[in-house]
Amino acid sequence: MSLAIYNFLTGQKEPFKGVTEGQVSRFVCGPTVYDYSHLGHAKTYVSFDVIVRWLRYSGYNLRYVQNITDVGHLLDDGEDRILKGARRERVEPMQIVEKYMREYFTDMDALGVARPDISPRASAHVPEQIEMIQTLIEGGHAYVVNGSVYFSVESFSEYGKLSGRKVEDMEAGKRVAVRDEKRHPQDFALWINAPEAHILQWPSPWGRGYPGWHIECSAMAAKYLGETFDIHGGGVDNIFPHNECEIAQSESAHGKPFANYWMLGGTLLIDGVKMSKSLGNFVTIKDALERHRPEALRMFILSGLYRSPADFSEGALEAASKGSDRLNTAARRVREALKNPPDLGPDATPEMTNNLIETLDQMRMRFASAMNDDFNAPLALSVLFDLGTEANRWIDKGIASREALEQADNIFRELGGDVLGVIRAVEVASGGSAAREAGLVQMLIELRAQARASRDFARADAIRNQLAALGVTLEDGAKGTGFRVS
RNA sequence: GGCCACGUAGCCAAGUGGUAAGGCAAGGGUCUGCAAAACCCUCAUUCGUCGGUUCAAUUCCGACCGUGGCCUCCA
Repeated sequence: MSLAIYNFLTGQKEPFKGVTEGQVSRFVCGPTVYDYSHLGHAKTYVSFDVIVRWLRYSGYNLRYVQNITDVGHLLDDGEDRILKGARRERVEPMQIVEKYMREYFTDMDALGVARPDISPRASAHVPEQIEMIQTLIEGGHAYVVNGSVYFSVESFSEYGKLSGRKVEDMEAGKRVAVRDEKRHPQDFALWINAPEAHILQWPSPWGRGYPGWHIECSAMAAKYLGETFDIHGGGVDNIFPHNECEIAQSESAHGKPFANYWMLGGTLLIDGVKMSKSLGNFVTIKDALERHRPEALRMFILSGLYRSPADFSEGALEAASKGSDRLNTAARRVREALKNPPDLGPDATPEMTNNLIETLDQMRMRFASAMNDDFNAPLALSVLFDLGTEANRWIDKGIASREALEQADNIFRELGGDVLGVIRAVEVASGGSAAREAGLVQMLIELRAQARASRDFARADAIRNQLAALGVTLEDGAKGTGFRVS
C-alpha cells in the first residue's frame, strides 16, 4: 500500500516518489512573527504535523524546514509587519520577532506540533537572498530600478501554473496602485530600496534595502533542501501571489523544478467566514486553549481533510471535544484493564482471541490505507473510534484477553498518540503531590463507600459532587469505584 | 467582473459508477440507590436544483442556484 498525495500543481492524486528513495524533503511556509498565532495557523500546522508524523511512522527519513518570516512582509500601506509590531509595542523590531517567535513555538508545543528540523529566519539569510537575486538579474529574470529589484513575470512563461492564473487575465491596479517603476504590473519585488530612516536594512549591490517577502522561501529552501525537493506545503491563501512567486524565482534561478508536490491546506473559517482582524472574529491559539484541551483542537482540525476549509464554531469544537473524551476514555480503560485484568468469561477462548487480533490487524490496515490516501485523517480517526467501541465491548463481554488488550493499547498509543496526537500519553502519576492526591481521593472514595453501605446517599452524593467540582469524576464499576481527573 | 473550490441527516464530516464511514446531538433500553462510564437498538430509500451519458450516478458531463476562498495583507 503506497503513499499517494494530492498535488496542487497537477490537480491530481499521484503516487509519491521522492527525489531520494526513502527520504522526504519538505518545506512549509511559516508565520510572520509580529503578533500572536491564531487558529488559522493551528489548522495549517496541525495538519502538516500529522503528515510529518505519518511519514516518520511509515519509515521515511524526513527533513522538515519551516521558515520564520521576520522581515520584508509588507502590509497594504507598504509598512513592514515587523515594524508595525515594533511601533505598536514601542520596542526594537527584533524584540518583536523574538517575542512572537517564542510565543509561536509555545503555542505549537501546546498543540503537540512537532518542531521543524530547521526554522530558518529571513533576516539571517540576507546574503543567500542577495546571491539568488544576483543570479536572477544575470539570467535576465530581474531588473534594477532606483535601488530596488523586481522579478519580471514575462521572463517566466510558466508564471501562474500553480494558481491557474494567466498574467493576461489579471488586470493590474484593481486594488493597489501600481508602482510606476515596474515594467509589468505583475512584477514583484525581490529587493526593496530602503529610505534612510527605515529601521530594517542591509547593504546590497543595489544600495541599502531589505528583501522582498517571497525570495526568502526560495533562498532558504534551496539552501537546506536543495534546488529541487519533494513537498512544499502551506495554506491555500498563500497560493497567489506568494507560492507562485516562489516557483517563478526558484525555477528561473536554477532552471529545474522547485517542489515536486504542492500541498495546500484549506482555509479556516469562523462561523462560515474567514477569520480576520477587521471582522473581529480573530481567535488566538491561546484563547482557544483556555477553553479547550489541545486534543480537542486537534480532533476538530483532524475531523476534516487538510485541504478542505474548516468552519470553526463553539458547537463544532464542543462536539470534537466530546469525541476526544470518548476516545481517551476508551484508551484509558484499555490501559487500566491491562494493569488490572478483568475477569474473562467462558467465551474467552483462544479462537476468540485470534478473532480479536485479526480485527485489530484490520484496523491497522484500514488506518494505514486512509493515511496513505493523501493523509485522510478523518477516515483514520473513524478507525480509532471503531477500536474504542470494540475494546469497550470486549471488556464488557469478558473476552478481552491480555494479547488483545496489548494490541489495542499499541494501536491507541502509536496511531492515536504518536501519529494523530489525539490520545494523551499515559499520565505519569509520579511525584509526591500526585501520589498524595491519589491517596486523598482514595480516602474520600472509601468514606463515600461507607456512606453508601449505610444508605446515606445524600452524604455519598455530596462527596461525589464536591469532587466533581474539583474536576475529579468518580465512576462506580463492578470491581469498585475508580476516578479520573480532568 | 476573472479564476478556483465546495454544497451529504438537527450539527460537524468521510466516501464510492452498483444503491451512504465516523463524531456530536436526539429517542428507547441494559447496568446503577441515583449518576458517570459503557453496551444494545432507533435516527439520510437519500447525497443543492434541473437536465444529459450509462444496464446503473450521490459519485461522470452540462446548466442553474447557493456558500466560501483567491485576484499582490493573511497559515
